[in-house]
Amino acid sequence: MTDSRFEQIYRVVRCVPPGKVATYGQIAQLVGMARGARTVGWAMRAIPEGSDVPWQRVINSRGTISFQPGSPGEAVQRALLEAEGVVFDEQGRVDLKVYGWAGLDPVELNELLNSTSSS
DNA sequence: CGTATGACGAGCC
DNA sequence: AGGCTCGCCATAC
Repeated sequence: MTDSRFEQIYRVVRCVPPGKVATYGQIAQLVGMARGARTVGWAMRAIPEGSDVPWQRVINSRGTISFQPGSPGEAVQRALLEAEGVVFDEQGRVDLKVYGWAGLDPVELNELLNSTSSS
């Protein structure tokens, strides 16, 4: 039993490997909230600076950064992803077919969500 | 306990 | 094809 959905979300996001990106909806589905994409976004926003959660690797289903245009967060997220090898096109979009995270195996996912006290 | 908000998503106009 | 609205889930006030 976990404390909150946030913890579950953070755990899954931590499993996203560098150079790969996941969508809010995908994370939501992995934690058991198929329609909780917004909740995932809420969780990302609640992440404190210095957290080990790679929030940068979470983007929307369009393959674009959800931050408001001109917002510092947008540039930061993009820079972090590009530093990992993720390429943005002229429209500022990421090719999810190439950089999209495949997700976790059912077994690994189960283990992940079962870890009540994972550091 | 009820209302409002939000780094989303899919559908409709 | 592009833009707008409604729906969903959880947190905050």
